[in-house]
Amino acid sequence: MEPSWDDLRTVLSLVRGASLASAAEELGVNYTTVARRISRAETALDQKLFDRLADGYRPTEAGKTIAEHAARMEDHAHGLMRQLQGQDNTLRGPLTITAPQLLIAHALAPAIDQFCTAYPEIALHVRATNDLLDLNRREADLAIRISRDPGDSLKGLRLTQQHSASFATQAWADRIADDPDTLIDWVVYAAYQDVPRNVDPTFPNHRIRLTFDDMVAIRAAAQAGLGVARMPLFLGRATPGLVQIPVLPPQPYAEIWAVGHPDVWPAAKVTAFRNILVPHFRSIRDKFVAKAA
Amino acid sequence: MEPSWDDLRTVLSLVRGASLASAAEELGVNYTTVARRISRAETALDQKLFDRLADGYRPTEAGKTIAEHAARMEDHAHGLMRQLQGQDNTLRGPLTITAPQLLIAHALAPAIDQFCTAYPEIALHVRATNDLLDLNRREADLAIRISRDPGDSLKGLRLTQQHSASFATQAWADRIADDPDTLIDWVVYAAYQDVPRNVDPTFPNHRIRLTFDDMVAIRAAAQAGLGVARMPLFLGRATPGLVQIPVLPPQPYAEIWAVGHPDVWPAAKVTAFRNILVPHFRSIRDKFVAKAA
DNA sequence: TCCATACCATGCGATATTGCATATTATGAA
DNA sequence: TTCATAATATGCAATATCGCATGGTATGGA
Repeated sequence: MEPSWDDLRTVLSLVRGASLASAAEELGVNYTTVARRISRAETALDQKLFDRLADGYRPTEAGKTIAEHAARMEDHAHGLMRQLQGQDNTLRGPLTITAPQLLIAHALAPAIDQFCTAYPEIALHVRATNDLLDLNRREADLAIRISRDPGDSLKGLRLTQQHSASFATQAWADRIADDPDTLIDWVVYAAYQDVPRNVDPTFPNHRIRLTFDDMVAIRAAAQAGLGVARMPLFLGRATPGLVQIPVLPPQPYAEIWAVGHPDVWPAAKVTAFRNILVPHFRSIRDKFVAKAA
Repeated sequence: MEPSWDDLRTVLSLVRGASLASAAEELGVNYTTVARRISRAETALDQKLFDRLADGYRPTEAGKTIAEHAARMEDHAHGLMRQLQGQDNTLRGPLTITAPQLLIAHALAPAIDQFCTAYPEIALHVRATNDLLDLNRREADLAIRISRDPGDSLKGLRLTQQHSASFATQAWADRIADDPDTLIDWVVYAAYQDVPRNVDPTFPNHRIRLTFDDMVAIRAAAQAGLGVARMPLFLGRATPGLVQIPVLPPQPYAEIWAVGHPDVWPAAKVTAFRNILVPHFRSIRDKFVAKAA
């Protein structure tokens, strides 16, 4: 007897998740179902695929072998779904996009609104996250990303350039204006761990006061007066309580791209979304870049 | 909604078989089940996968796309099953071998008997056919073939060389002995369509009387006295009513090989079978080759 | 024309699968 | 020790799936 393909897939999920509950969640079934499918596969193959331990299921060699091949099968299943979607020329049904929360809040919302109105039959799902979702696995159909280039083997469309600058409360702005030599507290990304390069030499004294791994937190800290933060123009300008200060002159920041998998790119729904995105970003370009001097 | 992997597999079978009944047979289910799985997949994808015609189901572009990817998934499923089998070091359960009918009847039967006795827990299945079964698709685990080399990307083990010669009834033998110039009727393979090369020039007159596409038929024709046939020594010698005649001197014929897929080759059951096959063929080598002059 | 054949569609009862509720066990922190 | 947590197992009822039987339709040959 050979196990069914769905049972092979279940083995894959269980090897990945290492527990019935985790695999069940991934598959969208009850965890008892996972347990029974595994038993069924073991019976069909007449060999043990997992050791039942107190802290979960640990795959045997045979279980690992199945998982490896099932992962390839899954690749093809994903490729299939992408290709079907790319061929889909209807303007109804589900469409998933992803973008960073802050970009949605300050730049994307009107475009999303316009899209929903224009295509009421499309069920738009927006995943607001800074995580780079896996477009191969169809975690999203189109991603709006802040990065230097589309990367990978993905298709990309540049929506706009943007600049960053320094922002702080009015109190900080006044203090720095009064005394350029004052010690300037910075609130920065943990990833950088240093004061931005290219600060205006007029302001010689800096220190890192706080680091965060999230821009929302940095902005909140700046709003609370904890220091100066470098952020994209669109964000600083739109944040109440923050004003742009001359410590860091406006300078190029990572661009904003729409990226998608080449298979999915030509789909009617994806194209329709891009066709709203492009003029929208053209119309709000001034939010992102400093005026030419 | 995404279709289940088993439903994708069902689409593949239906694209291949072009009718519910054919797909159902391939999958080992009732044909109504196939129809319902297709409907389910179409609902899940919200698009038609087949046109229902009077003479069967014809796939749409989407249906074909699914079939292409599902075929890749199937390749991996086969690869998986082969690999699992290759890792299997038990001596119980199913084992499928294939060999030409005539070879089984005249040379292999004792080895098969010996194997079944030695490994009673192995459920041996013998597919007696001249068709080259697809070892990639696990139509057999080990094949015994008459050919020049294992071919493809398969593993091979040469079991014996063999010779062919000319055989006919005693009446023909007498007639040719009396008059070497007599017109000799040949019964030959359709594929060759000509008298064998290397006939002894002592016998100058030949004609093709009959062609067949099957050795069993050729042998029967020769037994019935319809003419002279070239066949492997082991076959001619074992056929009642036929005697070897000097028209065609013994000469090299295609060798006998055990061939298998490299993945499956190391499996305990397959190895066990080979380990019986090799000494068996060594012990019956005289059936296959002419005595050294 | 008529019949045999090879398809597909659908209703119904049998069966297999699934989810829920509950029981059980090991682990680690208070 | 005791309790909370996170795992796996299992009985039972709901549900989905399946196979069978029946009916319908087009095709091709007698």
